[in-house]
Amino acid sequence: MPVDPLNGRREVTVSDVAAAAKVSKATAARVLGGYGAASEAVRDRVQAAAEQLGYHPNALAKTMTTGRSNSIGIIVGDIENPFFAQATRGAADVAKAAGYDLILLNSDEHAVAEENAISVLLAKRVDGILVAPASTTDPSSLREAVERARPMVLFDRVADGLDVDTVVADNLAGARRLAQLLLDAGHRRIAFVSTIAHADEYRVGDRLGSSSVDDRVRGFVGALADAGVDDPARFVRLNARDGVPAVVRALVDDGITAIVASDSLIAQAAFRELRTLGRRIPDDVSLVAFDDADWTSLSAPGITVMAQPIHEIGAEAARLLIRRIAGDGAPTEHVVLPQRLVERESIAPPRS
Amino acid sequence: MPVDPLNGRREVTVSDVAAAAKVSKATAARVLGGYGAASEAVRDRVQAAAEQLGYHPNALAKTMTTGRSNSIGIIVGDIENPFFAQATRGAADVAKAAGYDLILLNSDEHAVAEENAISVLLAKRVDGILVAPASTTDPSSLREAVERARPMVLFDRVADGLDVDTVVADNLAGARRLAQLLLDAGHRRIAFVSTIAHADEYRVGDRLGSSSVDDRVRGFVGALADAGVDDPARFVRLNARDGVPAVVRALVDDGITAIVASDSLIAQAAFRELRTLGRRIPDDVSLVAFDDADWTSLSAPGITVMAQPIHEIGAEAARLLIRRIAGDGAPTEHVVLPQRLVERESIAPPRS
DNA sequence: TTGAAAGCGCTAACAC
DNA sequence: GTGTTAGCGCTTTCAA
Repeated sequence: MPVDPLNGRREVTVSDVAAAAKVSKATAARVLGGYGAASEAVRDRVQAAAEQLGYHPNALAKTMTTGRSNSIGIIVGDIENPFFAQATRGAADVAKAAGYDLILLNSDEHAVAEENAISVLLAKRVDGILVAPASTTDPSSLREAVERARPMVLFDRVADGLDVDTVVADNLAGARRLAQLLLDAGHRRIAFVSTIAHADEYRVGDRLGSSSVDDRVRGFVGALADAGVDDPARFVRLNARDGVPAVVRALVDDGITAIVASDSLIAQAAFRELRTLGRRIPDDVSLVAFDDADWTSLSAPGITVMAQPIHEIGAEAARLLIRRIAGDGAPTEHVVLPQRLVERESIAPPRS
Repeated sequence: MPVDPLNGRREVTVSDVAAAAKVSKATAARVLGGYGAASEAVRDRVQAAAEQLGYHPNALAKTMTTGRSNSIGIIVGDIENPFFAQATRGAADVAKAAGYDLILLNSDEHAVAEENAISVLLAKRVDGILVAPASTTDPSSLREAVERARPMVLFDRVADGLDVDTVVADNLAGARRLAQLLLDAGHRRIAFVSTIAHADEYRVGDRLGSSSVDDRVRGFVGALADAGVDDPARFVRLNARDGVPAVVRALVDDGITAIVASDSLIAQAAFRELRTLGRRIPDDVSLVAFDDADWTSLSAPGITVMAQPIHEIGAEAARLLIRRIAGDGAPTEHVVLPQRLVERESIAPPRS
């Protein structure tokens, strides 16, 4: 029953057009699909018939025979997070220009959701997958894609033991720079705050679940160590998932004089809590963060941040993916994009 | 040649599993697809074979025969705009729970891009389409979908002459409320600023390209008129696309004492320009806006805003769409969600 | 409960 | 330049 289950009507097919134009199905398909050759006369007849009948190609049928869907999947932590929204836009623009559409899935940074997402995308026969892996250290949820030899490009974070292209920002250098700024201002008791989950207190050598946070922490700790700060690892506060305010409170009680927020959302929570506590930025506490979010230039004071080329991260990832889809067999590429410091007014020398 | 063009390998199909399990293709398909009936023994054999061969369903082939793709298209102005990102997330969650995925397309508020998006989605045989129409007054780009009887639900704005479900916020009431707040504070020279394109100076009775902006303007003008303000339409500033700062400057020169920003991006630009001009909020100029964006509670002063249930707009639109896809033939529904006032510190009595 | 066969709408050989 | 014929991988009658 060749009827459309959605409305009981039947869509016009190549066969219909062929019949109306009195040519074979193959010929009609050739002019409609824009491949092969056809005489001027036939071409006109077919196009007229198509127009008249209201022919609309079925991309799915095409995919069935060509094996190419012209869609790529993108798995982000949460599209509501401005970081992912921007990266997605960057990817979407590149994809669109190359004739691809995006199937968007949120993982909420959970491996199971990520694995489901991969399955769905593979089942829908996307030509490739872009993903910000939920876990750098255990990317088993992504392995299926690799095993089934589907082109995949990771962005924002890398994944251990996965031989695929990656596009990330230079978080190590960025974190170093941010910490150095604080150190230069005279701070010694500087905290690094992240919501990332981690089993224990952070210790040098620990591997974090997100390579970008891992790089930031290492850059931070490295800078402090180089400056002669004793046991910098003790200033790293992870697991702040639901409790950035509480963490900030504890930090303030501990006499910390500066905070490095691992992302803009954490910085926001810290900013609010500091305000609630009546601590002034930067007089009482200095605050710096990653990502040049809107609010960081609208708040008083403006926040000094390490800006990431978010758009470009998404765009570059899409470019690499499309190259792979096209069959580029070059060795795996690991792109690291530079970050950019935006200095504002949230740093001052420590109080005491 | 049944090979995968992407990697030269061939995916395992129902036929392969059937052969290995020594049953017919139909039987294998029944157990693999989870429909029809099969004896325990056969079921086990098929599943074992599938497992062993590494069978993965081809959703496209399924769509070909069933006509259902389990994907829905969503067309937004720009996914980078927090409003659309949030609405998309709301829609994604509802869609996912019902087994649908989202194909995301940006229209940049252009009718041609919107029309292309519709074509692409229709070609990919999505089961339905969610769209924030680029134009309320000329939704011809959406007509194809309606004519082809594809379920479609509009969100954030309605479209003239299109008999489809819509989900919008109560912008008329929201704008009235915002204007009233300013009026109550003593303001009489209040401007409404929007980036929407409009041929001429705004005049009462004009129809704007976006129903939500149109409603906001009407609510604004209505409130001023009710308060006895003479010719309120002259306070409406449209076409601010690239020049919110310039518009704000002119407004200040004109002695305006309060500004209603049509959305959070405009409010942001206005906030910056006012700061640049050295005008203080709310002492020199009062400022209110739509959307409870992050920054409005982080800035100094905090901005009084009319919050929209953005998440819910997307979610509700998805719910309606899914109902239609399921074959609900109920009359077209037009959902209007209430807005919520969030009072902060950006309103004060006018200076003079 | 199981199987045979047809068909979804298209493209891809291959022949003429 | 055009037509014929097979499929792509699945679901769906219809019989047995």
